[in-house]
Amino acid sequence: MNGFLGTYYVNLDDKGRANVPAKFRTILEKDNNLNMVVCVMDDFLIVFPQDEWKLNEEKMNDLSAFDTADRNRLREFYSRADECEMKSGKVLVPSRLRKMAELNKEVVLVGMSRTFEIWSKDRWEKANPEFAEN
Amino acid sequence: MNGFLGTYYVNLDDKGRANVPAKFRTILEKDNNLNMVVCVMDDFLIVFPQDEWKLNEEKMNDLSAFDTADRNRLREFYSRADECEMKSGKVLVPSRLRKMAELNKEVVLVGMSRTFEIWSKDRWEKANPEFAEN
DNA sequence: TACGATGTGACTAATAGTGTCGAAAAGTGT
DNA sequence: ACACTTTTCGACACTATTAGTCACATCGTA
Repeated sequence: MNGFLGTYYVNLDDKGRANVPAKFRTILEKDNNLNMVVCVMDDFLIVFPQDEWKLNEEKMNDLSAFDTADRNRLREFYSRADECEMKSGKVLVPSRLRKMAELNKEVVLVGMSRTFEIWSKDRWEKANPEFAEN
Repeated sequence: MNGFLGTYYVNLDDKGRANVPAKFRTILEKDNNLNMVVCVMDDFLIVFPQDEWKLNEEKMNDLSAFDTADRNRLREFYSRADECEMKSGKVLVPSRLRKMAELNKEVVLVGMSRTFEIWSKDRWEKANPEFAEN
């Protein structure tokens, strides 16, 4: 298994849920890794499957919760994150993150091996014109 | 379980209570950890669930009660703290702390993994413009 | 005791999130 | 090209959560 690969155009449903492409779903289900952490990054969202998120979190352990600078870095990390879960083959993108990444109906899922990203179609095609389906 | 994550805009009710978001509530209820210690830190409040507070308190034991500098740090910490409890899904923010952190009606709860913070909306958005909802 | 200020519980309407299903679209094998 | 399977899409009804309000309880003080 090669992790998350490829680019998928999907539509959010009326409640902001994205249908997870079958290949992504298989990867998540394989390890019973249905929980994810979604995090705003620049212009798009990064989705960490639970296990992968834990790895990142461990790297933060050196930071002190009582040092202002460290605390700011921790906050930057945690405040932009939120949990979500794949249910009935779909993930609900938390509404605040949806707004921050300016996701409307049309979004793009981009595989990044151990994580995947969620872009608004507009931003994706602006950044990657070669994908634009005329 | 990933601890407190994400950013929630909530309004204090007429008596200064904040509705605890369902995800935070679940974490607190899981360990029957409905008691908390709230502490003024810089510009905002930090909420320690009881268990987490105990851990921090142990760390403070290293400081000497007979060293003036240590004593000052301890005093700074304890004097700005107060207890509170989640009741009917809400926490009453102690009024003295509310004033110190300049909380009005609109506040922001920010997950920090093992603790969470309470900010006034104004200060939060001043410090983190990217969160400003247009 | 009576009063004001503060804290608590209960309720309701509005909003947000969830499960299910069938039709449409995409992909597969012959 | 055709029939068949899998996947995606969108809609709808249903459940959970949230915001806000009101009535009542408690506490300290005069």
